[in-house]
Amino acid sequence: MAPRGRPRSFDRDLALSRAMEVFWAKGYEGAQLADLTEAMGINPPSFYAAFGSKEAAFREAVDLYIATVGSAPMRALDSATTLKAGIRAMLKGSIDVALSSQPGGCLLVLGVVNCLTENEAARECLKKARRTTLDLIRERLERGVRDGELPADTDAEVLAAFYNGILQAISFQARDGASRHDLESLIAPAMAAVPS
Amino acid sequence: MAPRGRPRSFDRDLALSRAMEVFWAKGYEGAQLADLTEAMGINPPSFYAAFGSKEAAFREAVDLYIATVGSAPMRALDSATTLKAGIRAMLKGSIDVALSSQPGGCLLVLGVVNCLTENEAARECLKKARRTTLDLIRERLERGVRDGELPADTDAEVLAAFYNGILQAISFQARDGASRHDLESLIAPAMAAVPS
DNA sequence: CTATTTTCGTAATTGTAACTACAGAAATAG
DNA sequence: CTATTTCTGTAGTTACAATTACGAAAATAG
Repeated sequence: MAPRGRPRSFDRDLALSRAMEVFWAKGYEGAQLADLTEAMGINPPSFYAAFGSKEAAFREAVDLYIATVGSAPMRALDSATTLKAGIRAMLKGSIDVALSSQPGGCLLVLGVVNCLTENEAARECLKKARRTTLDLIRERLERGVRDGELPADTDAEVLAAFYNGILQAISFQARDGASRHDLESLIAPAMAAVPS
Repeated sequence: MAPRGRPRSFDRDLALSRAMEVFWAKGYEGAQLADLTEAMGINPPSFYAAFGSKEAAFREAVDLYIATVGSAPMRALDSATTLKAGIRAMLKGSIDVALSSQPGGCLLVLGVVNCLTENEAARECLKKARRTTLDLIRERLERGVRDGELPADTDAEVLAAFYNGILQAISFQARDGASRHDLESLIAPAMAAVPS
C-alpha cells in the first residue's frame, strides 16, 4: 500500500547523507540552508517537510555520522587483540576519518565549537557524543586493567581523557591542513603514555 | 599639542581589551557587534571610527592576546632550566590561560574553527599564530637536541606537533568544561613522549 | 472521472547582523 | 567669537539567513 498523496521525488536517506557531508565540511553554523539544499538537490520546502528544521536535520546527520563514519575507530579499539594495538588502531582509524573529508577533521569534534546562544542545543548534541567517545575509551582501558594488560593502579579515566585529547588534536590539525604523514607521526609519541 | 577635533570619550586600549575578552569567550563569528560595543561601553559609530571593521578589531585583539595572555606559556617554555621543566611549565601555563576565561580555552586555538567563507581571513590570522606557536616549540626542542638534553636522532618537528596537539586538546577540553584537575592530569601522560 | 492527500517550485516573509548617514556636541585655531 | 575638525548618539540601511504561504502537480481511493 503506497502512501496516499504525491510521492516524494528524492531519496531521503541519500539526501541526509549529503547533508551530513555538508555539516561535516562546514560545521553547523557554517552550513547554510542554501548549501544543504543544493547538495541535497532539493528546495527549502522539501527540506522542511522531510526534516523539520536545520537543527533536527543536524541531529539526524550526527546520528548517521556516528552510525557509519564515526564508529569505525571505536570498533577498531575494541576488536584489536591487545590494548596497545587497539589504541593504535583507533588513532589510525581516526586519521583515516579525518582525512576523508575536505577540509579534514571529525564532525563530532569540530562541528560546533563556538556558536551563537541560539545554537547551544547543537553544541550539546556533539558534546554528548564526545562524552560517549570518552566513555568507550575508558571502558576499554578498564578492561585492560582487569585483564592485566595494564598495571592495577592505572587511572583509566585520566588515560582516556588523554587519548580523547589526541583524537581532538588529530581533528584539529587535519582541519589546519596536516597531511597523513603529519598526523601519523603523532601516534608514536602518544603511545608512550601507555604503561608497558 | 592636543589633536584638533572633539576628543574621544573612551580609552581605546581599555576598549580593545574588552573586545579581546568578548572574542575570546565567543569566537570571531559568535561575537556580535552588539556584544562588542556593549562590553566596550561605546556605540557602533565609535567602534568603526576607532577600529575600522569587525575584522580589523579582531586582528588587533589577537595581537593584544598574543602580546599579553598568549605569550606566557611560551615564555615559560624558554625560561625553565631544563627542557622537560620547560614543557611542563608551558602546559601548566596553557592550563592557567585556558581556565582564565569563561568558557575556557585559548583564543588562538578556538577563535575561528568553522567559518563562513567571508570570514576565512580571520581564520588565516589565527592559523598563522598557531604556526608561530609550533615554531617556538620546535625551536626549543632543537635547542634541547643541540644541548644534549635530547637524543641526537630526536625528530623535533614531530615532537613539536605532538605538544602543539596537547595544547589544542587542553583548550578543547577546557571549552567542554574540564576542571583544573582534569586538565592537569593530561600533563603526566603527555610528558611520557619526551625521551629521557 | 472526481475528490483527497501530499509534495513541489516560486516567491515571499521575518528577523537579525554588519555597517553608516546625519545632526548635534565638544574640542582647537585664529 | 567664528570657523574648523572630529567624535557621539539616534536611527536607519542593506544584505542575507532561516523559514513559510500558496498555487500547481502527482499520486491514491472510491
